[in-house]
Amino acid sequence: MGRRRQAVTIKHVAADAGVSLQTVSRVINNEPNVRPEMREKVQASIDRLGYVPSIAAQRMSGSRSYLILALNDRERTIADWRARQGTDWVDQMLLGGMLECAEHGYRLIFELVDTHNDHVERELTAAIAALQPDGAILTPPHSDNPKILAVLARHKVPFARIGAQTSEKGLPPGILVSMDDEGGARTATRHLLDLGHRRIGFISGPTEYRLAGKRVEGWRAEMEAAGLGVDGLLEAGDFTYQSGVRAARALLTRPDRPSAIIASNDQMALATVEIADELGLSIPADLSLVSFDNTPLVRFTRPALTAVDQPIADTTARAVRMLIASHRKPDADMGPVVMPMGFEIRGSTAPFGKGG
Amino acid sequence: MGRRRQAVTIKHVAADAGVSLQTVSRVINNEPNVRPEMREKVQASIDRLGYVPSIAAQRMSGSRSYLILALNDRERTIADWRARQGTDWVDQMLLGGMLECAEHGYRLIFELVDTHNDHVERELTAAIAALQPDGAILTPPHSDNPKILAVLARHKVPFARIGAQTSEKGLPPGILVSMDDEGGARTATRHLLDLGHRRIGFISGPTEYRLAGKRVEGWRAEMEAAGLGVDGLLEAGDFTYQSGVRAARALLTRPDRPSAIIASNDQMALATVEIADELGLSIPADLSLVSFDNTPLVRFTRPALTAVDQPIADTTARAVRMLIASHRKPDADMGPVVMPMGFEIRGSTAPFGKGG
DNA sequence: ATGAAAGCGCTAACAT
DNA sequence: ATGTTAGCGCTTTCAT
Repeated sequence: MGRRRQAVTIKHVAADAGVSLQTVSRVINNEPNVRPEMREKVQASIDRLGYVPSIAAQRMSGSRSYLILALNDRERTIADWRARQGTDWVDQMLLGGMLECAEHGYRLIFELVDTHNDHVERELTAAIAALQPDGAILTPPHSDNPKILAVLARHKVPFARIGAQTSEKGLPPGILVSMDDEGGARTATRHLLDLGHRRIGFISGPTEYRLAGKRVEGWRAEMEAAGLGVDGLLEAGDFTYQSGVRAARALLTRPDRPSAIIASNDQMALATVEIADELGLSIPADLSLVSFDNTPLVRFTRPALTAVDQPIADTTARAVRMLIASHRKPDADMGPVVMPMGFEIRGSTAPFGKGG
Repeated sequence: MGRRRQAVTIKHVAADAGVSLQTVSRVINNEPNVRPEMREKVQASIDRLGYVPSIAAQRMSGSRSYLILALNDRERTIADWRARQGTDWVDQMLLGGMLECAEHGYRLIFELVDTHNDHVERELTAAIAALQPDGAILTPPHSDNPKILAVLARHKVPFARIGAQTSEKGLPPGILVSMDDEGGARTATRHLLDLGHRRIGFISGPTEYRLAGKRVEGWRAEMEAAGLGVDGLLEAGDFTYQSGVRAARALLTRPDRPSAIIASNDQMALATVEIADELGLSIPADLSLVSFDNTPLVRFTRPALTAVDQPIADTTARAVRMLIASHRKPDADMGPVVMPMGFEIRGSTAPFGKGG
């Protein structure tokens, strides 16, 4: 091997430009107190020598590491990867997060952490000690995990919480970025109401995920606004296909079965497709169906599913941007940001009564 | 913010254990010349204080960075992400690569690099200077890009090339890890021969990807071994859906059309499904179809497609392992490794003559 | 087998 | 506006 040294260091640049290390450093970091002509001269040397600062050295000297940690749930992520069904969440996070990081000279480091595990703290502390990240992005369900928040706070790592619920007392709230789950559910419900549906069933997600509750609220609010009750129209799922099967069967075997169903995620929507098929109900003639998330899956059913679209990439990019900005101005207003959901109308929704 | 310092450093451990920094360092790095009892005492302090070395400091002092770069094609990767059809390649790389890295205390850093671009060298040099990675994993088509190989060689970054073709003269060959494209094609062909098919068409990939050629070779070899000709059975595609449409139409509108087709990737296989449908050919009754890659897509067609399965996760994990091992023993034999392909039989293949 | 000293590349703090 | 000094946490010499 032979120990690899930095090919071009700040010293080379300083010598080449005939200035001190400090001046070069100031130019690199866009700091004030450098005359424009100096700045240009130094920049010319940097360009000519192809100098790029070592982030290890930058970090060592007490500055930034230019590393941002993206924390995801280990168990679920690995399960998704192994299932090989197209892991939309991760892909979209990388798309939004990596590209935004790159634009600011940062890198996103994808890190898996166990939620339901005693050594979350140990794992996370190790990652922080090893990498010294400038920030962390938390995804559900980590966003609301007090242990994780506490570790980050203790190590003074700024964090952004995607889809987080509330501020934990005694802990800094972090940067809050959410997707508009309630709004998404409202849009879906209104779409179905506009199509003439009156009995609109809803399959909810697990209470562990706060966004699941928000989706229920949106649906309920819109139903009530339309003067409709929701009795017998809500079934609890837990985001798994199996739970969707159970919930869909419960809804669709009722004597007063709904003419439309909103499922809180794609897996449960696919389960609903299966049960509808099993019961001889045709989609969308006998049953309109709206899904949540809009992962790749829903485009490959026949008909393709109308779905609420989660703007994961945009949300992650926004979180990255705010994290980096907060580093510059720690006191800037980091009030909660809510990203609007999209809505893709496909073939699984149709006017009420046109078929069944 | 306030400059964040390492919470627990090697100094704390040394003080706690009552030894010198050096001894602690030796324990951390599993080096010789430490008495077992010393080692234990130090390890106890490490555990108690929860000490984890800073990779920035380790890197600064001329040791490893514990970072491995995974280089992927920017354009294609971003296009896949945006298309939102389930980016299997990236997911599987992360699954195999990240987990393997984690096991050895390394991290995988996912990096996008333009292939068709003048500043590949600049981009890559910058990444190397910034991160000082201990190794890099190249995926097609980067694996055969001489510019990239040259930059890595120049900076003495060891690299593993997935699915690479040949050693470039004057450049170190790197660690070669391939998937058995020829074997996969042979398996697929044999499967169809066993089902009684005699005219088996093949849609190839672009010559830029060397694996495309390998797949053609496997098919051709197996056909010839069965005493069958391949005239009029080979059509060139380029891995895009559109090229698959063209190729499939060319094959299926011949008077002596094949009773089975092998497509070199999933997109082209889906295109073949569409054309078969358009021509009123039922799958698998009138046409058997085998796909390559086994991305999520092929499970959502009706019928689901029989497919050759690329072991991307295993291959990446293997590359990581060899890269790390080579660091320990630079002279170890890094002969080419070929990972076997899988084969998933689904509903798109059936015995010849049972329907059409 | 252990320890002490020097230095990696960079920036914060302090001159000038 | 610029330069000098000290030190970040660790590993590599080089002693002992």
